[in-house]
Parts: sequence; structure tokens; C-alpha cells
Amino acid sequence: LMAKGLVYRRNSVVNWDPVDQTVLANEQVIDGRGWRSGALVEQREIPQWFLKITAYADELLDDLDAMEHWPEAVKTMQRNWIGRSEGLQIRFEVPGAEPVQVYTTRPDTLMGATYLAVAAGHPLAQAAARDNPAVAAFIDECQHHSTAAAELETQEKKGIALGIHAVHPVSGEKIPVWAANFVLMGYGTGAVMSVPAHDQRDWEFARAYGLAIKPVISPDGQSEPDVSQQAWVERGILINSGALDGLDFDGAFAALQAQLGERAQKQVNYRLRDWGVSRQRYWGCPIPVIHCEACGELPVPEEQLPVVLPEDVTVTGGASPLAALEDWVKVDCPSCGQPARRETDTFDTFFESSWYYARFACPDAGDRMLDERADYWAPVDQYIGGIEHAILHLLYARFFYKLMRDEGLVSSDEPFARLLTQGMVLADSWYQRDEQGGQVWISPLEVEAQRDADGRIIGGRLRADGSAVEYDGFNKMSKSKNNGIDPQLMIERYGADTVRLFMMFASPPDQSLEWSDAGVEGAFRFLKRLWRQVRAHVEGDPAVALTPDALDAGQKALRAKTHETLKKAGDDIGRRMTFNTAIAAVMELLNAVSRFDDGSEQGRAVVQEALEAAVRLLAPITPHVCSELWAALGHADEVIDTPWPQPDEAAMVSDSMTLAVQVNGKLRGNIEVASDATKDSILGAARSEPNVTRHLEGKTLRKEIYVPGKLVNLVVG
RNA sequence: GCCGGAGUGGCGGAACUGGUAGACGCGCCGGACUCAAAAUCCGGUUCUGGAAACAGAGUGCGAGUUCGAUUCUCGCCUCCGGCACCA
Repeated sequence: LMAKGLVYRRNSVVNWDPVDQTVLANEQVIDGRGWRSGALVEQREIPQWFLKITAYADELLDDLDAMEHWPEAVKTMQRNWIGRSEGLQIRFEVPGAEPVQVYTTRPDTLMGATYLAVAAGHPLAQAAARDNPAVAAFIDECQHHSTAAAELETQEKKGIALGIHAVHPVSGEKIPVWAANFVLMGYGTGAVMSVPAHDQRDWEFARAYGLAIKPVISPDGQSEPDVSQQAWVERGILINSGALDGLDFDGAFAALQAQLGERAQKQVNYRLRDWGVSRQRYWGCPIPVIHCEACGELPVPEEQLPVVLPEDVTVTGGASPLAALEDWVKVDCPSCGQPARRETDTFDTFFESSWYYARFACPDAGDRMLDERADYWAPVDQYIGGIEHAILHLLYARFFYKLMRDEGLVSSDEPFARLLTQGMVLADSWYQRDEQGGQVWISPLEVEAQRDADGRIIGGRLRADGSAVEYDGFNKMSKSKNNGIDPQLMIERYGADTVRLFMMFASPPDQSLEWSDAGVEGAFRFLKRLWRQVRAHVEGDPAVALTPDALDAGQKALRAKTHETLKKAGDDIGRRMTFNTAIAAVMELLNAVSRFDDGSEQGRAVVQEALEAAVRLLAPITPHVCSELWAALGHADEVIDTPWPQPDEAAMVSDSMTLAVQVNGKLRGNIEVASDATKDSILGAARSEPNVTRHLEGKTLRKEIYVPGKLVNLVVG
């Protein structure tokens, strides 16, 4: 990657805890202070390694279109994260200083730019701070919060005039330059042009600091939009823009590009930033680079890879222990042989989680990261993870895969063919108050719930001593709320099949699952019922072959139900991955079997077919029980070795159908008609359904709607 | 603040492409079996009125489109995930 120019090192900002002398994660900065030391965090610039993910931005964006087996939500989030935009980079001259470059996706609003805003770290702000103590104080204040974007964007918008002016590139007017806490140095050029009339954030800032608001876009090309209460952000026709008046967005874009020449460059920008992979931590994979004063930054030679993390270290809690290991740090330069030093930063853990799945295919490849077995297995057919990985992990992994592809290690473009984002497991959480009023979290296993007449939980009692326990609802299973439940306890009591069945039945896999002991018992009850039904059936005479043409109406109905279930549950498992509805369909089938009371030869044959279908459909979810029942049903082979059952469309054909009849969209009755009945005869039957007739009396029939196979709607007035 | 998702009976959830809201299960109520209990089986269970037939209301809130909206559009509320050093 270094040879390809896909890696570089530059200064970037980290959260620095001056007391603990360490870099903090955003999560470890609470209200601008270190979570352990309580010290005010400082933003500090240090040299860090980056991977050029932006070089792959277009491919990462475009390839999403072809990933039909990824959830739309994940693809949308990735598209927005990459954030491709087209705009103009415009140069504003600043007398006595370097010009300022700003990027805008709305060049049509250029004539409404009434000030420029730059980041605290921008050279103009830094220069102004040298002889203006107020600016210096503002910049200092900007640096005492975490580097997290969420914090930056939710804090109060603040700024300060730098006392310098830029020249508007078209009008030549002088407009003030401000430093603002919402402009990021590390993003874009670190400077923006502000158009308060047509951008809400600029509008709020202008209002707060008494800056000019000049509307230049109009809905109709005539009247000014009302910007007294908020910005008007739609596209429209230019006004108050001199020669540009009357142009639309595209016209203004092109005209400005032509007029400003080299002062306005058309540019594609990405919200996506390059991937910072440096961590000043001990626990991590050492970045395999050697720093030589003469030769610069060199990769560790391949024959010396991997650089193994040394274990004889002293962990102080402060600076990285690797830097203190002189013996490990000191190496000879692989190029000139002179004394050189190892890089002591380690990789971000996302780095390894970007390719571990490929290594799983060849874990014993001793002399390289991947061998041909990885390419044989890749891409992963079905990847499963939480939705919290929708952007970072899954985007880094896609990028890394393309890097490996371009290195010849794999030959496809995407690492994960199908993606399922599964939900979290939630459980009841309970607490008592200690003397100080703090919450003491109690395991659900130790609590007896108390319910009102409707069955709603109103409180609980501690099993040990009967004391009252407060209910906190369903929460994510966690140590802090002490509501984790070890499924092993339930497996020991009910068996693995029962626990699997409950988990698959409680919710679809991409939704959160609420753990319920009663639900587990329900699953157990169902399996016992299935077991008894099969046992009762096979205790009779062996079933004879089924003769479809010889069935009576009741037998036909059950057989139709069997094949409808095969169709529905097969689709739910194979395509929709909604195992909960597949299980519900099998439960319905078994309910139909238990209502079916027919000991005749063909009756028993139809039941045999229904039970086989149920067992076969449930086998992926409850394999142990189904293996036993499959044998009980007279099969010598294993249920998991049999082909997936296919529904027989002919078995589902019925002579008649039930249609709903609505009057003005309200259900008023049902009619039973022949499957091949004409539309006219169906409408006639609908009109003469007694309850429907009542609602038609004295009214004029205005419209008749017939949805084949579903319903009739009679519109009256 | 921005991006994505969710909100339906007492509870988990179903309704897949605009077409009968509440499938299936849990819980609860009633009954059968039993000396009794457990287990099991049968019936009921969105709300309001009604003995029932049936009628009215109803899918977070407020509008709209449509013969018809849980589903589409607009505006809001709440909760969950992410926001680049939690991983």
C-alpha cells in the first residue's frame, strides 16, 4: 500500500488528557474532561497514519447499487456517509494574506454570501490570534471539547470576527471573515462562504451576531422570499445578483464557472474522510514501518513480517509502553543499514476486522496473509452482524477487500454477498434503592413479577426475602443492568431445540428480541404437542399411499393447507428470513391436523403428508426433535439429508373462494363463490348478501370495485 | 445537529406489491379431566354499546391523496442505532 501511494502520514487532532498524558477516545471525554482524570481535554495535533479510502470513494458508492442482498437502510447510510457532491471551489482574495478557498454545492447563492467563516485552526484565524487576545481566547476555548462531530454540531454556535476582510470575487465588496466553532479544519478547506438567507445554520449565526442577510434566490424570479423567520433553502431563480438575475441553479453554476475562470474550479467532494489507522496504544497490531533519518519512512521488509507485539512491557496507564522498549524500537534501516527506529503506533482494530473472515479460510498460511483458499471461499455468502456496524466496519471491510483484490489476493469486488443485521437481545430489568438512593440492579432470575388483572407487570418481589423490587422495562442485556440471562440454564431445563425455537419465533432476526421465560415454555409446549401428534399418528396402521383424486372435501382442505404451508414457510425461510412467520405457519398446520378427525386410509395418508411437511420445515430450527420424528414417521434416511420439500400447486387449487364485501370501504359480509365465477355474477352475489343489502337500501350505487380473489367494494352515496 | 430505523390489543409480534387490522404465540378468563394438584384438552379474549344479531371507534399525533391507507405524501412527537479513537 505504501508503494502504491495509498498510505500517508500527516498531522491530525486527538483528544489529549494532560494529566494522564494519554490520548482519549471520544467516548472517554465527558463534558470536555477526561473520564478518569477529570482534566480539561486539549485538542492536540500529532502525526498519524492514514489509508486513502477516498481514492475508492466512487467505487464504494457505485458498487452499492448492485448489492441486492444488503438491507436498503445500510446502503442508504453508506451512500450518505460517502456523501458525494458536486460544487465549485471558489477563491476569495484576502488583502495582506493568502487567499481563502471555499467549497460550495450552492454557487447559485454566491451573491448572497455576506461573510466567510473559518475553523479555529485555519491559518487566518491563527494569524489573527497573534495580535488579538480575544481571538486567541476564542480559539483556545474551541479546543476544549472532544473531537466528536456530534458534540461539535450540538454545541452552541459561536464565533468571533477576525478583524480582516475578504474580497467578494464577483461584486468586489469587502465581506468580514469570522472564526466559527462549527467549521472543521480537517474537513474540506476549513473555510466556508456563508449565505444566511439560504442556509439555516448561516442564518442562525448571522442573527446571533448581527450579520447581513441578503436574499438572492426567489421562488418565482420576482419576489424576495421571506427570510425574517428562517432561511429559504429551496432552489429557485436568482435575484439581486446583477448579471446573473433570472438564471436557475444550473445556469448560475455554468455562468459563474465561465466568469470566474481559474478562481472557480468545478469539484467533486466527498463527505468521506481518509481512514486514520494510528493508535497510541499497546494492545494492537504494530504498524510495520521503520523511520530512518536518511531514507524516510520505509515498510518493514516482507521477510520480517509479521511484526509481533512484544510482551515484556511495563504498562503505566499513560504513554504507549512500546515507545519505552528501546531494544524493540531500535533497528537497522532496511535500506541504508544505519540505525533507525520502529513505528510505535498500532493499528486501529477495524484494520484487522476488515479481513479476518478471509484469513479464516487459510489460518495456517505461514508465509503470507492469504493464500488461494481465501479466494476460493470468498466472498462470504452470508454475513451477520449488528446494525451498529452499518457504516464504519462494513465500509472499511468493503474498502479493504478492494485493496486485497487490487493486490491479487481475491478476485471479486465485494466481501459480503448477503448481509443480515440482527437485533439485540433485551430482557426485563429490575432494581432496588440503596440507602443513598442509588439503583441496585437485580437479576431477573431472582425476581418474582407481580401483574395486574390485564397481566401487565406492576412490580416484583425478591425471591429470597420477598422485598419489593422496581420494574425498569425491557433493556439491552448488559452487565450494568444485571439482566443478562445465560441460555444454558434454559437449555438444561428444556433442551437446545426449545431455546432455538423460542429465539426464532419471538421476533424476526433483524429486530430486537425480548427474552421471556414464558415464551420459552410456550415453545416447549409446542414441541411436546408436535411429538404427541406424531406418536399418536404412527401408533395406528401404517399410512397407505396418498391418492389425490380420491380425496373428499375435508381431506382436500387439509392437503391444501399442507402445501400452502410448504409454500409460505419455504419462502419465509429461504427468501425473507422471517423464521417467526415460518414457525407460525407450521403451528397453524398442526392446529389444522389436530382438528382433523378422519381415521380412513386416505385421511391417514393426508395426515402423514402434513406431519412430514411440518417436521421437514422445522428441521433447520429444531434439528434434534425433528430427526427423531422423521425416523418415527417411517424414514430410514436423515431428515437433514432429504431435499427441501416443494409445494404442489395442484393441491392448492380450490373449487370455490371466499370474498370480502365492503360498502364504502367498510366490511359488511363475506360471500362464497365458484373459483371461475364471472365478475358480473360475483357483483350480483355481493349485492344480494343480506347484510350488504341492508347497507345499500335507499342509496345510489355509484361504483363497483372487484379485486380478483380478494374483495368487492360497493361505493354508494 | 445530521444520517438510518422503529412506534399496531394486557405482552411478543402478523398483515410481503394500497385491498377483510390483530395470524401465530404468551398472558388472562371460563370449562372438561382429577379426591386434589400438575400436565393435557375445549371455548373466549382490541375497545365501547348490546343477551345476541349487529353498530361505532381503532395501527404514536395532526393533516392530505384514494372507492379503500398499518402500507403512499406533508408536518410533528417519542424511542433505538450511527456520527469517523467504544468496537
